[in-house]
Amino acid sequence: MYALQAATTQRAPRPKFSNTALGAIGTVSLFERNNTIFAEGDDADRAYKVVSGGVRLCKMMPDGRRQIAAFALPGDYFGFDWLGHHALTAEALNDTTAISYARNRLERLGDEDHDVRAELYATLRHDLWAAQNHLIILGRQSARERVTSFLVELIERRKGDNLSTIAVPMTRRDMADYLGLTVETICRELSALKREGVIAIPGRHAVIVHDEAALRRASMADD
Amino acid sequence: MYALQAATTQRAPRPKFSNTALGAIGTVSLFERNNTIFAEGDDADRAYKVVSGGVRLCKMMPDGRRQIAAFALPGDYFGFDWLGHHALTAEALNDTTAISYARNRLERLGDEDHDVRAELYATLRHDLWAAQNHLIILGRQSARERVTSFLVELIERRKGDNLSTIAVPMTRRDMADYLGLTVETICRELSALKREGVIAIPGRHAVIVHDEAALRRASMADD
DNA sequence: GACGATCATTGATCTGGCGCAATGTGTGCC
DNA sequence: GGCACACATTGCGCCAGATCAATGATCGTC
Repeated sequence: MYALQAATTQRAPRPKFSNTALGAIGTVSLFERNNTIFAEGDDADRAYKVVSGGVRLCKMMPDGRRQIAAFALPGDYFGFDWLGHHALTAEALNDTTAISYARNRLERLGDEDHDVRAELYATLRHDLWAAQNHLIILGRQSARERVTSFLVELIERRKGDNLSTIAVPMTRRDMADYLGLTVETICRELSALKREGVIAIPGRHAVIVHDEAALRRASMADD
Repeated sequence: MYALQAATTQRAPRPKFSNTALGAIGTVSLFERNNTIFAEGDDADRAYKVVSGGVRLCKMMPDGRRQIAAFALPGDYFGFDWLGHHALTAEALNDTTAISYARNRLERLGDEDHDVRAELYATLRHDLWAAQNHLIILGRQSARERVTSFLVELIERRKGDNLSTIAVPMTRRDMADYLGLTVETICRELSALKREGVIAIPGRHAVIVHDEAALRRASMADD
């Protein structure tokens, strides 16, 4: 209790389904930019894995306010949080390819195959972990902290390459609705980070990180 | 898309473990008010079910800011989000009795017993559902909406009895840290609701609901 | 390759909720 | 049963971020 040493931030690994077991039952689907893949309340008969592109998972309020719960990027699974009906709406950020799995076949496979079961469980656990991290951002962080947290998240979700240029497949509005801010505040914070030399913004859908340490410091990611 | 009819709010039922299978492996534990049951980062060797009292599940930032992810009330399970280590800190709201289950025994049981497995899965799914609902509150709702949403949540989690008096086992600070507000704002909103005749406040740990319809209207719970 | 539309950026002003401070109110403990 | 302490409430000024408004950049498309 005395030594509040930096608790090793437990990072939940993104689950990887065994290709062997699941590969056979998936079918490829294509979605155009801004198309709805499924809506909140829809019968949850399919789940998906992003191959290319990206997906926003969100909830809408009757008056149009929107909260994005997560972004699914290549390699990520979504739509597995079934309970008969989807709890979130899924929309393509841009033209997106995904593999879709029929729910009944997934469930059957889960009953038979211990590995598949473990990975379904891991997917759910990862989503819960992500949502809990999101709660502290929305509930207790400043605009600066939110934006830098988000950029750090993009850095860490970036696959393989170690380039300082990170892809930003979503719009400013999407970022705002993910972080509980407005579009204007997102712009102002990004501009401020640019002015301070922490990042550069070569275009709408990319950010170059010049000072990752400063970014992480500003994000207070080290809880 | 035209008819934005009120999407039937999908309510995730709180899971009930089959008493037969789990009853045998649980042991009773007692925790005093404000005692830590487990801390974020602790080895997740046990999970719990609240019998009486209540528990807050929270994350802390190094500077002391706190976000409560959930409250576990009698009948609720917590500490099942394992991945080797607990992602949240669990503290007793007041003197609390809980049944605790050893992780290795739970896992073994889950492998053997289909019903137990389904219920472990349902617990995780319920927690994810709750976290996603929490996100829209923290990201997009006003103080008034947050406080009324919280009271509606307490109404709906209240077991059995249909009394208009609802128990509030947590402090104003706990409410604030759950809703992403300050203690003062909680007080002000509760006072305003009292002034408007929607509720009465007979004591620190109770609220009498005079106009539940108005409360629900103010909470925008009907997304 | 110019038009229209959407998205992004910046400035000016406004405000909901915060921070601070002072005062009430239980509530547990000796 | 009275004292001390933690919790709750209310007032007041302030500020981070929202809102409103105008301009600039980018992109698809005919």
